[in-house]
Amino acid sequence: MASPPPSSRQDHVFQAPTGTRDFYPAELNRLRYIQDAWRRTSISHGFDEIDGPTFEHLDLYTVKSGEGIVSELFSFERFGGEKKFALRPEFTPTLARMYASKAGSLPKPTKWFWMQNCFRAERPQRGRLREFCQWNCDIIGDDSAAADVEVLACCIGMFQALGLRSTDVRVRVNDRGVVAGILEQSGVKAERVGEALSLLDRRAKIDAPEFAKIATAIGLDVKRYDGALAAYVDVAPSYKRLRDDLNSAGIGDWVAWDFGIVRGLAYYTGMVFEVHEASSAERAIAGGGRYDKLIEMFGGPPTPAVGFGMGDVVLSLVLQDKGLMPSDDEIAGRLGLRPDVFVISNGTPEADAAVVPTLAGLRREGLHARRSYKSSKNIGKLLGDATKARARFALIIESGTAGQIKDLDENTQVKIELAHVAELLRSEK
RNA sequence: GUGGCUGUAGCUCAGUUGGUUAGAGCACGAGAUUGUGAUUCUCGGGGUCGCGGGUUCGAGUCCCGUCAGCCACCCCA
Repeated sequence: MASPPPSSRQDHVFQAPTGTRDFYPAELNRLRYIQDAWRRTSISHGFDEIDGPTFEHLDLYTVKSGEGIVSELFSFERFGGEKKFALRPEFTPTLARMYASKAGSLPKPTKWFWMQNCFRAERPQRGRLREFCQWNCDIIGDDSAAADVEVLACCIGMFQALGLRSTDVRVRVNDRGVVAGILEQSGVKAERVGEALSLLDRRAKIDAPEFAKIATAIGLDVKRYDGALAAYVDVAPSYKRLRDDLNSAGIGDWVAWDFGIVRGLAYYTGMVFEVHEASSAERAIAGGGRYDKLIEMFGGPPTPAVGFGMGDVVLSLVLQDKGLMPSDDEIAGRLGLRPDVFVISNGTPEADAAVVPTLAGLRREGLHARRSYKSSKNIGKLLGDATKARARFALIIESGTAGQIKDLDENTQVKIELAHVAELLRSEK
């Protein structure tokens, strides 16, 4: 049964749902600023943008993550329908599905990126919301270490584009295959390696006695494991190879090997990485790795893949922490949102009448033209409006045919025929 | 799912042991000052004090509940 409206009077205050955000112009521009860096970086690194549905069949998500995931999803069914759906909590299942269904005709490697919103039914807290924007970059069909490095290079290239330096964030890399090998040398049977990896992932969070207790139960000799790691770091071929490749890509000083990085997900098979603010000030900025079995899990041919995901929420916090989020004016400028011209009248009847046709003419020329909606004839106040609109020029109309064009950045002003304004402005763009 | 803190105008806040019609600054709008991004001045719109109960002659203020926000735990694809 549908419930009745709250009241016939308008006494109900509508609020945005928990964990969602309203983006007013300034906030949306800040998101666009980040998305702009994501998109530019992806494209310059050779990735093609893709997109899929905002919601999928529920079982697409339970295939990979199990039934336990359902409580973290926004799921629903159509009225009278039988199928269950869920808003996407991530993009990887959709990507795997999309790749699997056209695998035969796609090039190897296929390099795709994606940046849209995701939904997770979690309790919001710092750095985590119920709706957020995520950026994914994936290389599918290439099992080489070079592909791993290419993905890392794209991620790091984005940080550079936003003004972050190698001292601001730490990219910590590990290899699950290496760790699994050492675990087996340290007494863990092959079928319990997954459990052991999960334990290692939690190592920093639980206290030493509890860690030791679980380790013993799994058969892990912690002393041997730690010793083997220490010995391994200096000689590991995968480590050296990665180091060399990162150095030749010019990003060697961004990355550090860290055996503690395992990632909670079961499906990672090789290289894994996480990015944190250098002093661990926020939660993880990004994470990713190699997932060579996932495509076949979604019905495709056996296909190696490597990629990462990054959300806008933590990244924004880190940029703010570091003072790297530009001012609203600067962002508007970089996004190309500054009006080319702000049209005002000097208050005479002929000039007033010329405002609308002048605006229309400038817009027909493809220019970004704005006006004041104030009723004041005070030129100072109208110029104040032009400044607030961040306009590049102000056009003060003085008659039906002429006026003054003022460069608001340089504070210079010249007379001009209205017929020549568009030409001048185009030459200044 | 569990716990802590906080809710007064769009924003930042004031509001006396509970006592008239809830205030200020900023922002927004109108106007004055003979037409240049400033300053100053005048005026204005905007709140059922998050919401709902309770105590009281009387609640923004005290009590209970609830909702929301923030933060932490769980989890983190």
